[in-house]
This record gives sequence, structure tokens and C-alpha cells, in this order.
Amino acid sequence: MPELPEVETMVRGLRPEIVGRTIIELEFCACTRRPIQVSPSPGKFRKQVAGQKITGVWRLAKRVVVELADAQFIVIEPRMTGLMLVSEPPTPEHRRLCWHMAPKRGKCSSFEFWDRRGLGTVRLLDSDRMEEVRNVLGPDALRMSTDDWKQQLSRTSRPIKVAMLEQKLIAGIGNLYASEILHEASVSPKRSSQRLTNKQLSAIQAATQRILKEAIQYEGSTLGDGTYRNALNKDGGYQNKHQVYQKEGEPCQRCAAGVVRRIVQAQRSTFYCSKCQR
DNA sequence: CCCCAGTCCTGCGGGC
DNA sequence: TGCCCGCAGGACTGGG
Repeated sequence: MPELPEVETMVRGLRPEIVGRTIIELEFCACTRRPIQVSPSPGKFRKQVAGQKITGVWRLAKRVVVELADAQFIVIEPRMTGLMLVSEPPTPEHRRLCWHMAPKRGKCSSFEFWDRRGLGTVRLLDSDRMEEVRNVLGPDALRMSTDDWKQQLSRTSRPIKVAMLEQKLIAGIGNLYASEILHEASVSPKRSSQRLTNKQLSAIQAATQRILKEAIQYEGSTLGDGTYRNALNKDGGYQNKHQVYQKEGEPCQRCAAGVVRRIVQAQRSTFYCSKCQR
């Protein structure tokens, strides 16, 4: 499931291949089982991107943004199983959209959105609507100071783990990294967001930086379902560094006295060590 | 406003 | 061995 590190990896893989290139046409793949959520409609989308030059590719929380020369933005939300690829997809039948580009020597000829489950979305937005999307998101998890954490978490009474998934409070963290960050910070996922001490807030801020930056260096986490791949359809490596996620019953790597437990919070799995996370 | 449950979707793993 | 159910969860929606 692409979270901040996985989306950042996709963006870094795409950028050198597609920035400065011109889109010739957008193909809505015929082999798609069921169309994903796309706006505007295919005909209008195709017409608006044809002939456009790509001026930038960047990450907005868990979204990939492809910036076009006429100040329009293609915003891709991979959700659970979406990938942005410049190489062969894992399976042909889950290809959704393919952007064909004017040829350039030594570069790929297209990039595409592939999505096994089809929960992802692709939208073409003008500057105003792009700004609206930005405005509903909280600060990016990698750009937050301890004070930012304190301020954002003061807005909710939910447990810290649940609050970390709330994109309007903190943007970019998903279920996997929320558990890993709280373990690294030695903070219980059940602790009330508003009752965290300054020391705990500072630990969460630092752990977020460490975990997310390290995960980016490892090009993200490819789980057992094997869905996540980078832009070149290669596995990430950070799954080998996980301390608690999907490790129920295993001894805690840090304190050795605890065992990793799994609980459900807001209908999602949380993994933590009940001994060293307080 | 806050919180929870349901919805979308497919592949896989557990259980019988 | 084979089949079927339930689970995985990001973001959104509707109801209480």
C-alpha cells in the first residue's frame, strides 16, 4: 500500500523519465476489467492532455502530481494497490491509464497507472482545484516540527495511532508506518493524542523523520501480497526492516522482553509492543 | 462536530 | 485437495 515513502519512490523514478517530455495521447486501457474513478470524462481528459508538456512531478502526501505546462495537474491517488510505472506492469489486465509521450532517445515512451484492485483515482485539476486539494490536507509528515505535531494533535481526542492516519491532521502516513513510527518513538498507539507529553511529541517527530527517510532510502515496503513496486516494477526493501508491522507474536526486537501484539483501532490493525511502548 | 460503520475492489490464506 | 469466506485498508459517505 503506497504511503509517503512508496509514493516518494514512485515520483523519484518517474521524474527523470518524464519531466520535459510531451504527452502525445492518453490511452484508457482496453484490458481494464472495470474503469477506475477518473475525472473529467475520458474524452475530455484525453483532449486536455494531448500535446501538453510535463513540467514537473512531485508528491503531495500520498498522491503523485504530474504538472503540465498549462498549469493543469494530473493528480493520482494510488490508494491500496495503485502504481505509477515507466516499465512493464506486474500484470497486463490491471493496466488502467497509459500516457504516451513524444519519443526521446534513451528514455521510455510512456508511463502508466496500474491498479490491481481499482480503488485508485486519477484526476485532472486546474490551479484552483489543485489548491483546494492542498487545503484539505494537513502538513506533510516529513515537514512537521514538534510544535506542528503538538498543534495538529491538539485538534482531536482520538488515540494517537488513529490520529496519525487522519490526512487532514498529518498528511502522508498510512497504517504500516503509523505502527512503525510509534514503536520507534516508544509511544503506545492507544495513548490519547491530547495527553502526549512534550517528550513523547518530540520522540514522535524524530521517529517520523527517521523511519520515513530510511524507508525512502530502501525504496519503500513491498509486503507479502507483492503489490507495491517502484516506477521500474522492482520491489522495495524496507519490509526487511519492519519492527512490528505484521509481526504479531514475535519478540520485540528492541526490548526483547515484550511480544508484538495486534489490536484493531478504527477498524484497522495496529501492531505494537506492550512492554516498551507507553 | 465527532465518531463509527459501510462502501469500493481483488487476491490470497485459513479453515473445513 | 479444493472451495469458499473473510480479511487487507485509503478515502470517502451517511447516519447517529
